[in-house]
Amino acid sequence: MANIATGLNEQILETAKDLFINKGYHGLSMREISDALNVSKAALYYYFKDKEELFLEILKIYLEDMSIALEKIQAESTSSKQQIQHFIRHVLTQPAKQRATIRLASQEIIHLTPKVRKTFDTLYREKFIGKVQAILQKGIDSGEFRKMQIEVAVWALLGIMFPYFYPTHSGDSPLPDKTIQEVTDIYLNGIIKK
Amino acid sequence: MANIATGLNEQILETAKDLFINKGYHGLSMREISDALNVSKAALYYYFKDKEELFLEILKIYLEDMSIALEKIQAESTSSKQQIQHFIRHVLTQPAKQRATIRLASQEIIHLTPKVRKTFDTLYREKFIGKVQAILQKGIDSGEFRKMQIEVAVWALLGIMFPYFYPTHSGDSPLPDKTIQEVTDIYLNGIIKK
DNA sequence: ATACTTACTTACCGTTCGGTAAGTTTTGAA
DNA sequence: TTCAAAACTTACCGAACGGTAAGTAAGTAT
Repeated sequence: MANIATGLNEQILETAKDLFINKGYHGLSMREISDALNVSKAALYYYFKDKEELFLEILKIYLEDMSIALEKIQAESTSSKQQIQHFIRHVLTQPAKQRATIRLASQEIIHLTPKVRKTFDTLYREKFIGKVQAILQKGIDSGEFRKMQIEVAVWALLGIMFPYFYPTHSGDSPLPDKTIQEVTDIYLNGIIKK
Repeated sequence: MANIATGLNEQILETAKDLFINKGYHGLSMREISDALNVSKAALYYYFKDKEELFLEILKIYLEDMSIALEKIQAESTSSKQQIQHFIRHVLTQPAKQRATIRLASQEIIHLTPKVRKTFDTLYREKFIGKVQAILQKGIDSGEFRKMQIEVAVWALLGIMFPYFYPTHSGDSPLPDKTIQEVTDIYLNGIIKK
């Protein structure tokens, strides 16, 4: 249960996130959200301009968290290899709901209007992809990693974790440590210089 | 343009696939499909029981194609490494629309009723995932690949290709050969025994 | 006590949804 | 030439959609 003392706007964000993850953008109605919270539908429109803004806000919060985590990883770890290890571990040890948010963003963003999509794309690159790319680029420049097309390396890293953003591979339970280790091994062996 | 002589039911499947890819399951209405084909909405229901059945049929056709391709790869290539190479090349050289169908299946199947979802899951495993797993298992057993959790290896392979199932990474143009090569290198270096 | 703001609810809007019943045209076999 | 089956169209259904205008109860500042 969420903290009962939080404001309604935060409850909306949290509940809507759960429901969007399970039903998708078009599959979830504003009515369903308000019903789940036992408030009127119009109450949602008091806090959020429309459905799109509510959805975008959920993604923004996620990206902000990720951005902070990535900065911490960059600051704390010394080698690029270590930074990648910590990044994979950070993402895959998140609760299933958090992991699912990345998937939600990736797959539902195309259903929004171009303007909102553009807003998201900018943030996505700034707060997430750009930082991952920076870590990898440094590793390539320093000779820790093979010379590669940086974009391929970035997307391979994101992609290799992607299956674990689906509930199929985890339910609600955390991923086994062995699985996280194996994913890390495959990726690092794939990019490290021999 | 598709062959103008094909029957309406095949035109429906082809057009609906395009539209489902761009708008998602709930984001696409039956009306939009019939409008795109210049037929009445009821015509769709002459060929398909309901929206779900139409959607499922699209996925079934894709899985059948993939199944045949996988069998051919298994039959023609000798080493497991070669089979993986051919598999990655086969998938990533498909037209963008075909690649997008895997993504469509993965992300929209959860929006269908449990019964239809179960039907799909069974086929997905039988025609696709199971065969990929068999290739990898053989490579592990023969000592070509490292000892790994087979499930992790399977999903890493699918995952590493997943970014290229989004239009962002390709538009409608084919993927550069260099990219395909790089993806293959990363994955194979990740799993091959040293 | 009064005036104003915040935080909602009730009741409704026009539109679109998936789906169907009934009618109409086209086709092809006898 | 007949006639039934196949291949549709027209017209509609109830339900659900995103969104809003108007009202209201509870605080808060003066």
